Amino acid sequence: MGVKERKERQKTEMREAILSAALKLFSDEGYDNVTMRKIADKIEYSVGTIYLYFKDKGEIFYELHNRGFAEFYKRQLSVQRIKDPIERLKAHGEAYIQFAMEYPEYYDVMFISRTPAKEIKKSEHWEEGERTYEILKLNIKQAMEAGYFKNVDLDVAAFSLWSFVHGISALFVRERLSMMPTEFLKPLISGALQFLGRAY
Amino acid sequence: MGVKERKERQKTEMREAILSAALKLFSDEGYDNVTMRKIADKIEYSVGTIYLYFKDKGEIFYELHNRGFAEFYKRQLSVQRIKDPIERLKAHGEAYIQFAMEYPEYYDVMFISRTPAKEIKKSEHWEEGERTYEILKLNIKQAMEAGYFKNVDLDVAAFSLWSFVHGISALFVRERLSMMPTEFLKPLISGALQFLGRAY
DNA sequence: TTAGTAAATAAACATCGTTCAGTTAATTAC
DNA sequence: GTAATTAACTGAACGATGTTTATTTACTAA
Repeated sequence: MGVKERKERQKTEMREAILSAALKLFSDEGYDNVTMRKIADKIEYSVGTIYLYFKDKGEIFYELHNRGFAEFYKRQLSVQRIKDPIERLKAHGEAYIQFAMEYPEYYDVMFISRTPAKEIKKSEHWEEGERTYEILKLNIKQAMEAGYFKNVDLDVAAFSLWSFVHGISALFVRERLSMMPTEFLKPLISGALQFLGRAY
Repeated sequence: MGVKERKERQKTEMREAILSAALKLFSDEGYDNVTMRKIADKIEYSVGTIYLYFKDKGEIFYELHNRGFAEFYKRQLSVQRIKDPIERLKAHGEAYIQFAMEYPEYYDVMFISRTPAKEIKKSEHWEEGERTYEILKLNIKQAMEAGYFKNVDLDVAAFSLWSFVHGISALFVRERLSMMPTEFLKPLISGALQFLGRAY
């Protein structure tokens, strides 16, 4: 009966196991320090098996890249229900940084890592990145209509806000904030977001 | 006579040739895609020769890392002669981003790349990074005394400004701004710096 | 039970960073 | 000027990497 269905299920389960192991390893040791054999060890299969589910190491990266963007986009959308445009913008920034801190491995893959091969560069899934940028611009525009961002170009404002939250996220993800005591980091970040708000 | 001197000279010349070839390759293809054999080919020596001048691949990286910070620090210092604290801060930010755009390979190695081995983490030469951070804080403090940054914590302000310029630099260096037409990038960046100035 | 198919393996390949025994060139000692 | 010593360099070799493959194992269907 459901033989085909079970096989299908097992196939996706195996893919999930590989992706999950790879994501954890990528996060702990970095893309280049993760070997296919390490992933194989972690899922307790031989190396060759992975190649039955993924073309190569880059495809594993690519899939994680896509999932990162999907989750990212979902979170960005979730703040859109906030009415006040300024509050919404703040929540937008917080959601951005929170995503980076919660899933540093995804954030890395999405916005920092050098893309292995050219496949990602102009890929379909960067569109999800552009879409979130459009949301940001929309939110800024509405803030403008509410009287904020006077005498500021929309593109400049969007670029500035993005750079700001990316800067924080990138420093955190690539561990350039080790001189900051962990307990001060959170207030520092929320302080920074508040500081940026003065420019609105 | 000057045999020792000549040998000394030749030794440093060889080191320079290796470093120069490595920097160009790192910049073009990324640290992990550069092989010792590629570097050897470029300087027209055998692989083994490189190991007479550098302990390993990481040491080449490390040396470039140090040089990046040295040049970086020099540039940061050079804006200190500007009297007006706000003008100085702006120049500071501009110098920061200009360094990143002029030497993306150095900036990468200094603030973005995952550090190979632990040697860099708490190394002596990160001090140069901390020193530039101290300069930034000093400049902000003087701007505060001149009446700016009212009701803002010094650490928050420093962190914010750094995150901001790093965000721009990192997006540029890791090519996440490819959707922005090149001719718009410069005005976008100077616009962003001006925008941030509204928060001072 | 058996033939056929899918899944998994282990061995092999080319290439990587690194090492080292051996070769060549330059310098010093006599 | 020749031999001995030192320095510079080479290229083959090692273990580990990503990937491919022939082969074995496990499951399915007749």
